[in-house]
Amino acid sequence: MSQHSGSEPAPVEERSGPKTERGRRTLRRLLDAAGEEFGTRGYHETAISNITTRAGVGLGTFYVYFKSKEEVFRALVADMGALLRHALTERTRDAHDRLEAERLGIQAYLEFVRSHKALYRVVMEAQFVAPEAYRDYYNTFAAAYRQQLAQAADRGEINPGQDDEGRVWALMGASSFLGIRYGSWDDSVDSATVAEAASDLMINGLAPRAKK
Amino acid sequence: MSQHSGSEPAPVEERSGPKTERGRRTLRRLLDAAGEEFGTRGYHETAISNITTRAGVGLGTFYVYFKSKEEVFRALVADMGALLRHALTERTRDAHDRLEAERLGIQAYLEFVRSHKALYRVVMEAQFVAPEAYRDYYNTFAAAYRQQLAQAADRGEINPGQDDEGRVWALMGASSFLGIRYGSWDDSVDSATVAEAASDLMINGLAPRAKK
DNA sequence: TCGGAACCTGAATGTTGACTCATGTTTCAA
DNA sequence: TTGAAACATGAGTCAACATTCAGGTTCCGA
Repeated sequence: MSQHSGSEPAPVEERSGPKTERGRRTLRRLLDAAGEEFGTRGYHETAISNITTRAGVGLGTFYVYFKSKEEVFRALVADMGALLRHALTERTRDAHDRLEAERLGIQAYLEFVRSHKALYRVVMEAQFVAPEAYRDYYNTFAAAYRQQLAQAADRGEINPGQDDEGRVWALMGASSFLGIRYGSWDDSVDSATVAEAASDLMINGLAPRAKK
Repeated sequence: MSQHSGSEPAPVEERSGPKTERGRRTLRRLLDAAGEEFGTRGYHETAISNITTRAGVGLGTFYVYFKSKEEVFRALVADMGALLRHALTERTRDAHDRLEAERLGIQAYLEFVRSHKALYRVVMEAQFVAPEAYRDYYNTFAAAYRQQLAQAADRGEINPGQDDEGRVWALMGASSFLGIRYGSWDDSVDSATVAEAASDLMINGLAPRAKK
């Protein structure tokens, strides 16, 4: 887990955002509040009024900034993707090779989930609320990850494998579930320890060690 | 991916099921219809009337068999868990060792998802609709899986590892995501091929092969 | 042939909550 | 100073269900 992508395509952003400072502040408040509410109560349990109340603005204000409930949700998913990719790139930047990057990536991912519990839940719920956003999220991720693997294979840091797409999805799945288990459900276990054990599996596999 | 569990605890089943044949048939129809509707439209998009219409019964009939919308949903999740565990046990029964069982398990899992698309979606949505049911589902799964790994390690078929809980979640995650990618989204790729590539990763890891 | 258990039904009820809109208030350039 | 663009507001509208209920219908043992 860890890669980088180029510039975001900026998907039909708000028809030219807020014009004034006040507007930008309100927008940010709404986004933050929405992330928090969606993340803790879930999409369907969250009422627009929950969001506006938390943001400290009137109900109607919401519709000044968003066309619909789903629109904020999608915006949050996209935000989250960019944020996560950025965090992972940072944290794996100074790995000496891909194997080390994998370990660092898993750890960084776990810590990211722990420190963004709410937003992370939003991404997962996107699978049902905004499937296209969800697919974009993972496809973008997968594409970058695939490239990392290909380059690492060229450098001889990992074995070439038969199917990078498959490997990438398996790896993303592993991290994702570790994120659920050790990030969302139980964050009492040391992240470095989990990452160490998990990356050992990812790197060396289940097979018995050759006798030395 | 693959394991077995003992007897299901039968969670507070319908207060003594239907008494007559007619009743049992209606119940089954409702369950099937609910699985299909929840699986294709999703929990929130599904109205009870969708279910009863598909089942070919009156709206009120639903409440003869279930206390609420959520109750059917939970019943479906539990059903699915038992069904999947059973399928995996069957399909990995004649593996010669755990490594082979892993490959067979991944393949069986993929095929299971492909042939139960709707129900599979229900399980995933349970994460948000009925979190306890979802946790039960995976914890039950993980417990059995962990045991398989421990036994295999004793037999020397896999390396002992540092943390079986972590390994199990990583493995479940890998299969789960492969299920999404190659089961739900795109089932044109041969399942044996995917399983082959994925199990190679799970078994041998990313590290470069030792020179021969 | 009868009575009651089991099962079936769909109109009516009540709630919830997304979204609209008519009416302010604030900001700022001219 | 002023007017219009930008921003803010919350009461009211409206459609969508989940669930209830009062009253059938079917089945079966005695």
